[in-house]
Amino acid sequence: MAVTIKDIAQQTGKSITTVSRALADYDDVSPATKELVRRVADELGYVPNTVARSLQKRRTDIIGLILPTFGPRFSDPFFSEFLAGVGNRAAESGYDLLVSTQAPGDGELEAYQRKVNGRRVDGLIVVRTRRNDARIDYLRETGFPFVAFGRTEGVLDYPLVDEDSALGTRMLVEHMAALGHRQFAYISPPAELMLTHYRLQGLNEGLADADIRLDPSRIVTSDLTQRGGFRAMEELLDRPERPTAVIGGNDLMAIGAMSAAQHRGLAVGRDIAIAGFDDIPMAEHAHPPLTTVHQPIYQIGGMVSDMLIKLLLDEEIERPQIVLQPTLVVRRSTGAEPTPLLKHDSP
Amino acid sequence: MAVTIKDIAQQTGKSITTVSRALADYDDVSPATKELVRRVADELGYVPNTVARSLQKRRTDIIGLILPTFGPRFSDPFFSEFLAGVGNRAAESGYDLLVSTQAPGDGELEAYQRKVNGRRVDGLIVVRTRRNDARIDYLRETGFPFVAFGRTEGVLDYPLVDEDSALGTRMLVEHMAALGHRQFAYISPPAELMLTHYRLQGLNEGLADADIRLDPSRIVTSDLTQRGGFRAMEELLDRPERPTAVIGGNDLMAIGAMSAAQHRGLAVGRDIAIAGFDDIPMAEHAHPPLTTVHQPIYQIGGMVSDMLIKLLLDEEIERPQIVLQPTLVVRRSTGAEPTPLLKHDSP
DNA sequence: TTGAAAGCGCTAACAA
DNA sequence: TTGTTAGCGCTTTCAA
Repeated sequence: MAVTIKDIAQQTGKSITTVSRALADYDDVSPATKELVRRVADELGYVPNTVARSLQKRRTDIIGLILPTFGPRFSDPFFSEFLAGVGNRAAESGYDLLVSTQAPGDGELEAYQRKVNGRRVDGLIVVRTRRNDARIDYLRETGFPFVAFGRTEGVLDYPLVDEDSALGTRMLVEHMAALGHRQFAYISPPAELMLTHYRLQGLNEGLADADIRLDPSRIVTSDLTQRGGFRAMEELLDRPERPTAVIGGNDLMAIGAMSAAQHRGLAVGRDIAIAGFDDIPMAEHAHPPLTTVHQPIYQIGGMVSDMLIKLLLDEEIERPQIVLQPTLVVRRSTGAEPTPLLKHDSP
Repeated sequence: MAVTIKDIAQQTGKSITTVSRALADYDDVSPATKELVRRVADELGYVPNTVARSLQKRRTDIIGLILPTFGPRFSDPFFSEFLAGVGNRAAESGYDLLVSTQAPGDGELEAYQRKVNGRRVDGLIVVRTRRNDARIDYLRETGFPFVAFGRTEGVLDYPLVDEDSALGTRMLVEHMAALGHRQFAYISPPAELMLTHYRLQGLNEGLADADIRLDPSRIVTSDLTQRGGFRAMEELLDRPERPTAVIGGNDLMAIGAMSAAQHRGLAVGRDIAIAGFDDIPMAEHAHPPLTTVHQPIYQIGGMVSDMLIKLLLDEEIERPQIVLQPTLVVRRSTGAEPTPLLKHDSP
């Protein structure tokens, strides 16, 4: 069916070894032979079998990314942006991207093992790091190349990119406190995530700086989805004492929270201030536009991809642990004067 | 390094053949041997090398998708949704998804050849079909398994899913005409795309039904991006006679058009009506929410994925050519009473 | 019920 | 400069 190196060998009367080396442009093949081989290869429409090559070279030129989905969360806009950054950067270096999904919990580690031991990919990108992350422990133990988006607890001796969530959340609190708010509430991501830890830390620091006390019951945990944010907000609004400033642990939850508030007839930005985190594309187009903390998601994907490829090529990584400074983006949802429209990094 | 079938053979004292068959649960291996082999495999943490298996089986269990990107358009929300549908459905059947990007034009066909002849994937999904689509011609010639999202001109003898763009656009025109609009404008996608053809056809049919004449200069072609929509709208508004009803060939362009109108101080939904096509998640959250034609993007991805997998497994495909009926979603951007909030198919 | 042997398409040590 | 040989890890005839 498909043309193999063997066909070229027969056509040219050379051995398959010579053909292989001619195509790979080795020095020890005569120019005449190279010419001949290349011409015939072209004529026959030869394309190397990547699987055979991979088996021999122990290299697939594929990088893998396993999305820790709960249900069909593949389409989380955050990950879309991230994937875009990873994929485009990988493509530039001739790498393909293998994407799969696997819910955390049982079977997750096996999924990683299959990728690693199955040699399906050359390296992995780990996202949504957890405080104690078995995936990272496993990869570190086996020495398999990987780069993480996010820190973990313990020793950070592996390559990673992260943003300074604590700082970002602190900025949000500062911003809202400066607008006169004292009654805060926080919709927190799941506790096991490392980003939850940092965002909570930033929240507490910010509140302490502004000398504000936050009742622990005003911290509601949800699941990073719009729907989750909606429910969490309903819960907060059901209570006798309403908060005036609500921070969502990410934009999706904040947008859900806005809906819930609007359902109760509250005008977001006037009756209540709501802010998010991430600055997904939807944040700018939300109704009202959402005050949030901007992360250059697309760029982060590119950086992670870049580091992993460097790792695979045994190139030096200048800064193996990068923590980025976020920026505050003020929009209508907190009722303040919006940040002048900046050209951010959207691709 | 990694545990191979050979290690298990040595440990158990069996031959590699027997081990292979025991693991594959062949009938002609004694229960005792199977037990032994499986136990040892478990103990050693054996994971089959997928590359070696692929080489032998001529099957990778990977389906491929090449995004026809112009620049870093990977993060197009439309494709995010679509990818999500494809990826999740594939994962359910044990397939991984290989995503890469390749701009149309030179090198595009080579990219397909590399995937096909390189046997990197078992099948391909083709998106953004063009009127004369060399990718589809190529795949059809070679007999390589593929499913397309979108029709092409000529014989439709290959498996595909598409939505009825003509009908969708006709519904938009009807809707806006019913609101009293006579001065239409259309921001069209690039001419080579098949969807452009159908949407234009629907536009003309709709206008004819309403007895409205559209000056050809009122049809501006753009590139499916928000920015492109913005520019196209500026161009339309620069002219002495302004349209009162503008249809964007997709939501992103429509959202860009809304910005442009708002920059000129127009209140979208009151001073001018604007509608889009696709119903990406952002449409609902746009400001004002965008009237559009709903396509179940996520589901379509799933259907395409499903058909391809059936093809790979030699299973019957009941309906190899599916054209879906779209629905109109009325929101504020056309100034009418919004469609009551329906639960759509968002994942 | 088991094992020996061949081979998937390619690369790489070694010899000629 | 070229060819012979072995082997990557696995599956699958075929024979025992």
